[in-house]
Amino acid sequence: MNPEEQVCLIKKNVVKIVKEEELLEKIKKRGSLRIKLGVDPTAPDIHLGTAVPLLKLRCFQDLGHKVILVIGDFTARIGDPSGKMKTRRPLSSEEIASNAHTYQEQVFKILDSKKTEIVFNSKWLASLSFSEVLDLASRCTVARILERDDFYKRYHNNSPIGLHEFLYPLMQAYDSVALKADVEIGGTDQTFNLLMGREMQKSYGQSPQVIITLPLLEGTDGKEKMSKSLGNYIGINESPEEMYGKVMSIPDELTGKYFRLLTFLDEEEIKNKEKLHPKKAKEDLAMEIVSFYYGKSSAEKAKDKFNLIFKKKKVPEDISIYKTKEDKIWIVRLLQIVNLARSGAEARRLILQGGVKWDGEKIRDIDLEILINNEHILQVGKRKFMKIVKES
RNA sequence: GGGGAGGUGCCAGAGUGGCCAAAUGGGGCGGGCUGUAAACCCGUUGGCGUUGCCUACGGUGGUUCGAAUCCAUCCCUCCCCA
Repeated sequence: MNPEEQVCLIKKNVVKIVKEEELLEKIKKRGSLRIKLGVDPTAPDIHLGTAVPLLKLRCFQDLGHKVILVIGDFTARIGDPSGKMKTRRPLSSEEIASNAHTYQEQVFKILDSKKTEIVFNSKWLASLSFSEVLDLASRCTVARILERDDFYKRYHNNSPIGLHEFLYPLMQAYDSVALKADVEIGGTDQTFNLLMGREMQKSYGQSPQVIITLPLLEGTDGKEKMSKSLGNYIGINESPEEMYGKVMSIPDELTGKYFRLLTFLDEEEIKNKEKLHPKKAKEDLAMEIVSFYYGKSSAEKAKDKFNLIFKKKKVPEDISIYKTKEDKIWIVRLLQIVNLARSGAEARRLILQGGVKWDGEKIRDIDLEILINNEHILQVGKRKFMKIVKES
């Protein structure tokens, strides 16, 4: 594909490219570029939010470029302050190693392993001497660092900022120097760090990387950026059923954005989807996404199951089974035993609020002693089921 | 080094001797409605076989019939001055 066409494809659904001319120039000059993405091994599981830049990388790979995935094992000791209002807890080296491992296992669901190089930034960062760190730090000013929105806010909110946090952008920038990256991509929240990479490369006499920022994907709550810590994420390792259901739970307004950032449909097809009934559009979206990770037949099954539970309000087939020898048990206790309630008080609450069903019948009495004959279905809320079986 | 302000439930944030298991908002959970786990509305949100008891407002000790609230001390954070 010629360079102009490539840029056109790369540009799709990005927020900003600094600078587009440079990108075109680099492709013309070098043909195959080194595309960098830094990942933080703080949360091990890849979710659809992290999939956004990965899909963009995939696009680069399909155009013949080389992807360098930087696992920030060293920077994880600080934790990226981007968008954070507090200092992060530093991870232990065991946690980092195990997270990085999980990450690598999952990343090739999206990336082409043949065109990917995985590197750990401890390789060059860990051995820097204090004087080298000083030299690096001298290339940036405090004012420049404080310009950053999140630092600025924290500073003016009188909330603490660890001095080491100031070093984070410099370290990430140094990664680009060490790797001689041609392009670095990241979410819009990474803009500052990415730009710092450009400046550092210039300062070290390299040709500055092109930076590409991508939109941040809101999580299932529709408000906050998708992240594991907020619990609004859809993990790419989750079961097809979970994934399908979670996609169905995003606010309707997000359907278009999800299509654009997470599927391979072109703009025209997406526009057509947006004309459909919002429920239908979202079903199609869920199908697209689940099919990408698990294949079409699994996606179909997930869809059927979803409809079974929510549309027809039936009990799904494959639910967990709890076996007991008791023939009589207090309902509050039972809910705790099978983990459908965290405490007796919660179990009572659920019952009083009408959230507990035994064989389809709502239970209202918190003192109820339930009789167990052979097989029963215990249900809490709309989607939590447990099969209770009498063991003889 | 000196002076000042703070640390409250999952989070944010009120409360400044008993009426406080602690206002309010967010989140979570449950219900209703529906087209879905959208949106909206309502309820609920420490534990305990529960008209009562236990544990909890940074840690420890104390004052008091009674402390999130007062005192001492320790830890942590922020601001101003140097």
